[in-house]
Amino acid sequence: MTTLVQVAQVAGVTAATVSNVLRGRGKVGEETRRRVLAAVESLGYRPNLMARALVEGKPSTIALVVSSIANPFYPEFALQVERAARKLGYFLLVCNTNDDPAQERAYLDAVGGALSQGVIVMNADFVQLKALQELRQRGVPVVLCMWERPQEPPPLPCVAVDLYQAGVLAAEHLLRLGHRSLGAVVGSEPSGNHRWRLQGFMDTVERAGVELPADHIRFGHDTIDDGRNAAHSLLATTPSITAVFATNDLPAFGVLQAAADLGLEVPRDLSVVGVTDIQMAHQMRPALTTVAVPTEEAAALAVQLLLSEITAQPGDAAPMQVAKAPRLVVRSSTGKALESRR
Amino acid sequence: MTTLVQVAQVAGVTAATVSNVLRGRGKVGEETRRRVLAAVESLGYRPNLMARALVEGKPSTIALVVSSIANPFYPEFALQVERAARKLGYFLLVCNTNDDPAQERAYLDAVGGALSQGVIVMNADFVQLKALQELRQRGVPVVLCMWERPQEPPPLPCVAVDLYQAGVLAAEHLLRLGHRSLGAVVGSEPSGNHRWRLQGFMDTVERAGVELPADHIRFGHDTIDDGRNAAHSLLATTPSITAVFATNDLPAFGVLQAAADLGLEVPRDLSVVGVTDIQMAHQMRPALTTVAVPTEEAAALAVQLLLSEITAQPGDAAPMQVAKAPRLVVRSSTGKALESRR
DNA sequence: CTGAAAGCGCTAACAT
DNA sequence: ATGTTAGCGCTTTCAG
Repeated sequence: MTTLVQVAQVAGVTAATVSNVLRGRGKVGEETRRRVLAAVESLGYRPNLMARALVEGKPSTIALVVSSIANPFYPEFALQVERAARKLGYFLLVCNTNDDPAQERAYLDAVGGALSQGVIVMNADFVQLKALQELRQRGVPVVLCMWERPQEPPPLPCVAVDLYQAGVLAAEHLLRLGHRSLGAVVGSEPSGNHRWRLQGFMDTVERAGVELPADHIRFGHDTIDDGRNAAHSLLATTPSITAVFATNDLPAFGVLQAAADLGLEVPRDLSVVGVTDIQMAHQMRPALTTVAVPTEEAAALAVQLLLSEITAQPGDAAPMQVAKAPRLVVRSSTGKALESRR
Repeated sequence: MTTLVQVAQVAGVTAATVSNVLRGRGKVGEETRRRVLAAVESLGYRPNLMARALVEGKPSTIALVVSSIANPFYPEFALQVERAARKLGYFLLVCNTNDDPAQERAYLDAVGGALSQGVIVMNADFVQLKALQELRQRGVPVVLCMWERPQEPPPLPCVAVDLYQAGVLAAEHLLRLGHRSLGAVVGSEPSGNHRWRLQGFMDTVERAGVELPADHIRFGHDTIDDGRNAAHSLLATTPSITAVFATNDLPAFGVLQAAADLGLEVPRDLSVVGVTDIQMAHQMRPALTTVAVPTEEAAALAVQLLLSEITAQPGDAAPMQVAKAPRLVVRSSTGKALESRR
């Protein structure tokens, strides 16, 4: 491995000078600069970013902690974060916790222990706010991303998207289409992070004077499989349902599958609406009607907020950035309600 | 940020001793160890991995370079690599090049410049073998993963999967079902990395005495959209086709969509087979028949090979690990050929 | 058993 | 315009 000193020797100068020409700092003679550059080139020198980070006290990476990279939303989000980070000269360390608290701790210790300059943690059903607060108190810049309820901020810097509103939009859409027998498939525990989406849906439905019995609501994980199972069970017990709100796109796909399994035609026999608008949403057949979340904006805000946290004082209050509201994207999985199917 | 020295002061010992108790090296008195641990705990000390990397000459990260994290195969693969890496005490740096050569170079310079201990590069249509060889000559451990043709190894350490064989399996399956009017949708340029998959398919078909005219083969990118477009064009010019081989799952999904768009029922009117078996393959309706690639094994081999490269001499020959052969997974997108549709 | 000292590769004053 | 010096946080001989 080539070092600064070796380059300096070849160029017949000192390490400081090489550093100067490479960083564009200080004054360096034209002739010297040429010699240095030539030496760099011939030796194939590349600066050791670790060493640089050490002396500067600032590594050139930021970390993104996600619960499961297998969930297609995260790669899409990671891509945006990576873009935003790169634009600012950072590399992205992707840490996958697999929903395992121990693994999450290990990663936080490592990245908090100076592997990266700060960490963006994706909000998920199980995120350990306490551990994150501790980390922040220890001086590690932390940003929680995708907090779902701007009105009730967490005790951490965060970027929020109003997903209560997503539930509202989904409900309004379904009601507008004439649906009165509704079901909901929730991609988290009842007290989990999708609760506000559900609440928005329920409040809106109720305000319209439409009943939504408790057994029309099924809870599970944010996966296709859980969505499909929930839908099977839901449609078995209550076949009269004409429209289903899934709190996320993945469970929505599951509902679509269940419909296919049961020989129901979407949207004629059953309307389905999801939340997020991941890539696959418009690639499914039928294409999924969903409430789109401003992923790109949220990613950019998260990086931006993290950078401002880096210069902030540990004692400062936890700031919150709110991304723009989600918006309904109507595709082919929703349609006018006929009379109820039975 | 808490440092070793601060811990040492609190514990009334010297940094070396703290290091010793933390790493389990050297002999430390029971009493001292207790005091040190207490100090670590109370200060919330976490070792600075950068500093450690610097002195040890070995960072605790390895890098994975992918061309597009938006392609769902990569996250799935990344997940496996991350698991394998973590098991060996490494963190995973995910580098997304977006198919941009400049960005690829920037990443390779950075990770080669000691941000990580080595790099796994995913084979893609455009990978710059030359740049990678240079990097390797400079002493950076590099392994290329998912080389498609074990019989013609690249000039780099690599893990290979015989994807010529994938084409063979797909062809055999379709022929066995009685299909004689075939089409192919290729997810790369004619000279690109999917060429061997196609070759395997073509050779097998030809051996069976079945014609596959050149205009039954369409080339494009490895995306759903390109697959759909290709299929539309293919089925428009040659509606008699009863089965399509897509060289990857993503284009296969595109073919499925095109079929839906055209009102064709799969598999009654059209059979479709893909390659890879990504998650979505079994979650589509109809579920996709595909040739499964041993992703997990390949990921494990890649990490393993990288680690052995780390201790290898720069002059050593480029080793190759061959993962087990792909295997056919029959689902609902393929069926018996009726007579041709027209 | 524990401390002192050197040094990883680099940058940032401060000298010259 | 270039060199000298010190030190980032840690590990590792080598003494005591």
